[in-house]
Amino acid sequence: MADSYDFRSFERSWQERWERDGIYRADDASARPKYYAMDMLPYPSGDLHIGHAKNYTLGDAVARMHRMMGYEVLHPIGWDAFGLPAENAAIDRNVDPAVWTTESILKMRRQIRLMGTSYDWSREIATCEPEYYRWNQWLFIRLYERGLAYKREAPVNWCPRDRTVLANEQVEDGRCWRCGTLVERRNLSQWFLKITDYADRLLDDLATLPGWPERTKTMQRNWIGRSEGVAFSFAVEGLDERIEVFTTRVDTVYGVTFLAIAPEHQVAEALTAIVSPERAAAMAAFAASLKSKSELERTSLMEKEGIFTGAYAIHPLSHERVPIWVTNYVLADYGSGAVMGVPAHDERDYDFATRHGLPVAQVVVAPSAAGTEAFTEPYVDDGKLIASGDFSGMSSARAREAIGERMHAMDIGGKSINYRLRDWLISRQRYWGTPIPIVYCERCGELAVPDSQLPVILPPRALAAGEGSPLASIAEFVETTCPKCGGPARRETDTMDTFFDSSWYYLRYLSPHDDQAPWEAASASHWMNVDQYIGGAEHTVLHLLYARFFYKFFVDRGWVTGRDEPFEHLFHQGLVLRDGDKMSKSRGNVVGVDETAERHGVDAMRLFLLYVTPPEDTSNWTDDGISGRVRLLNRIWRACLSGRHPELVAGPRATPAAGTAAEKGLLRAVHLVAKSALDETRSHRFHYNATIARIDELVNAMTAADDATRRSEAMTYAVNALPVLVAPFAPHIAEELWARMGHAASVHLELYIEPDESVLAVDEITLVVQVNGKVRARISAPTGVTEDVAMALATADSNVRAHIEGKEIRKRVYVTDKLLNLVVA
RNA sequence: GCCCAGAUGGCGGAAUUGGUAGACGCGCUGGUUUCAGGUAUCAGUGGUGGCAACACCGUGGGGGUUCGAGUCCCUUUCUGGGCACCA
Repeated sequence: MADSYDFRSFERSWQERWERDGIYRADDASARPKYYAMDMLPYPSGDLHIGHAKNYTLGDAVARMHRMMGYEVLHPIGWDAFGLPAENAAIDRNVDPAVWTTESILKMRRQIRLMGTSYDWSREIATCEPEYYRWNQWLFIRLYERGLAYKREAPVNWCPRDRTVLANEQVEDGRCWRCGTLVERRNLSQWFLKITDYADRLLDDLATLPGWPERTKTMQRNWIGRSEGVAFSFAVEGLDERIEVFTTRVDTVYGVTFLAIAPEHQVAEALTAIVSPERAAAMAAFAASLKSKSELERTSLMEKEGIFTGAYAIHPLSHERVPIWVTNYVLADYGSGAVMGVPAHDERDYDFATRHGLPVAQVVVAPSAAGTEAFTEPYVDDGKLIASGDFSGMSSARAREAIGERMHAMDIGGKSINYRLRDWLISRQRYWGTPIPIVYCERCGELAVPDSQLPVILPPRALAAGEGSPLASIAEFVETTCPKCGGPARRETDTMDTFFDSSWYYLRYLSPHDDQAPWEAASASHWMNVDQYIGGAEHTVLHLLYARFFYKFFVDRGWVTGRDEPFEHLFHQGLVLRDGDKMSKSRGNVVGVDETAERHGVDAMRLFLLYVTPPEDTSNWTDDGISGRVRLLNRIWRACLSGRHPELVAGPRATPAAGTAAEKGLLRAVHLVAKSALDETRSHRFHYNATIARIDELVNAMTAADDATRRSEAMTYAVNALPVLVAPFAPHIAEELWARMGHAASVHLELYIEPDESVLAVDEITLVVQVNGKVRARISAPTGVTEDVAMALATADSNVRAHIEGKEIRKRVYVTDKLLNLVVA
């Protein structure tokens, strides 16, 4: 007598059994082809919500599918454990961030295990452990040795609330990405990584990543923002300095009516010496008024302001005098911090010029223009040059070449490329992160900590609510000896941006306990690159760009062999909403994993998350929705153990021959599930919602079978196939049923069913008969009927006859096994 | 403002290269079973008309290509996401 489906009686015990038997452990020495399936490592916030669950369920299904497809799968997990939330929570509660983090990890680890995920826990890592972050330091020193890590004073983004600097990528809409506070500009001496050295490769190699979503690649391209143009310089009247400008539109150079420079431009200061004291004072006041503004106020929200310096530059081609203005709309840190003002052909210059009464000189007209049209608005397209000296009459494209060459010949400029991408600012004035392994010696200067002295241990519990690096207040940490001369020295007190940690963690999984190197070269060459990476879209220009940069550096050093892209296929899963709203603690509408698992079971939760929506879409959690999946699990249970199959023994793995049409239909339903699952996996679409719908259909067919079919070999086959088909999505019920059928080994070690075309084929099709494109009949016919036979069948149908009666058939369209369309008039 | 993605029943969503629109599920309606059943079971369920057979309409709106359009082209509206003085 079969009992009813009771997930509580077996879900937990199977999880323990899998862990004990180590069936998900990845074997470095396996002869099977490797598959590296990785989920973005979670930040240990302490509570797993259904959004995490969606991500891990998808990643787990992908990993399990590949295991059952015969791959040796590496599916690791770890903790992105450094960072501000832990530090802030720790300050609020007056506990050690390490303690808070450890507790959070404990809670989340339990919940992730509870989901029946097939992670290889023997490779678990946490980035806050010295065994991990010592390699951050080691890698930093390697970058430092190559000049790719450097310290310099620069205007940087400062979050006054988090009291630390931020990378450009961490400023969204002029606000801190974490707390939303308006970001300020400050001049500080900070550590940078020279990601700009890799700008071209980071841009160009996106073309080698067909497995990445197009929008992600587009966003990275925009972020890198490569633009090609000409850089050239203007002489300044009465000053032995030149002002360099960058432009993509050198063809408009004869339209320059002013020069616009950023207030921070070094020439601005030099000019104060040659202009009147009143002008110099005005410039200083203007610069000061901008300095107090946030970056957001300074850019998109403000009108274009500026003041005339009183000085003039000399146009290098026309030799005319051009007034120099200090403006708020020129960015100090893009290009050269100075812009040639061409109001006739640039919207921004036009705005500025009309506001400040500067002249407008038109030098490009539409190719079809007579040249006599009145000027009404800036003409920003390419066209034909006028009033441009020798270059008049040329097309914009030709003029760009010719003028660039002329400038090059005059030795005042030439072709140039600019990037929007800036170097990555990694210093943080916070405690809970990796100490930057640098010491400052009074005699020897700035030095890297020798490898033998790594790790530089983060001292326990140094929390400070004030400004500046918390580590600076710990004398035992700061005071050290110089590794070179042995004299007194001070340690760097900034810590690293946690995105440093996550830029290479996928390599640490390969040899997580290695204390000689961050990873073993042989393991890296075997497992890399990551075949499938799954995680949220919010990291598009942060983590995913930094990781690519690091990996290219590693490949350049020869530390990993092969391709210099770390992630072959990338998948962004969508969010989970609750009844259309974002889940949040303040709303009180968070769906927890614990409650859901307790109430409906883990398998039901997993099936629901995979089934509601294609994985990349936003899914909506409703309490009703999951009941359909609970019902399916009940039906699967009964379809296998209903007592209609008295002998629950391991059945045939080979597809039996089908007798009746019903038996054939059953076998076909089995193979349709397999086909869907494999297609979705191999195409990297992962629309398992469609696969699960096929499982519904299979179970419907099994349940609806008549007595004869029920006793057939086809049914025995279907009963034995069902746990295998379901295993990647609902692993617990699959294992329980499999065991009850008498199989000794885990269902998760089985190979997936390979669909067979002959089983999928149907004998009979529904022939659609259309008259003038409208369906008039659906006729059952054997596969492969000829057009003549189809025609005979169609004309025998009374409804079709009624529509063609007395009319001439002008055209006939026949699609074999699909449709016949009769065009009548 | 610019770039990208999308819009299909009451709801979530299916639909190889253009070829049966609405698979599968939720919800709903009615029946069965049960002392009972928020997890049983059977049937129905895009709209309008009709007892029915059927007919007409129908994939955000408008236009086009085609024997045939959710799918391709043009245009437009709305929604979501990204970028936003980058010279």
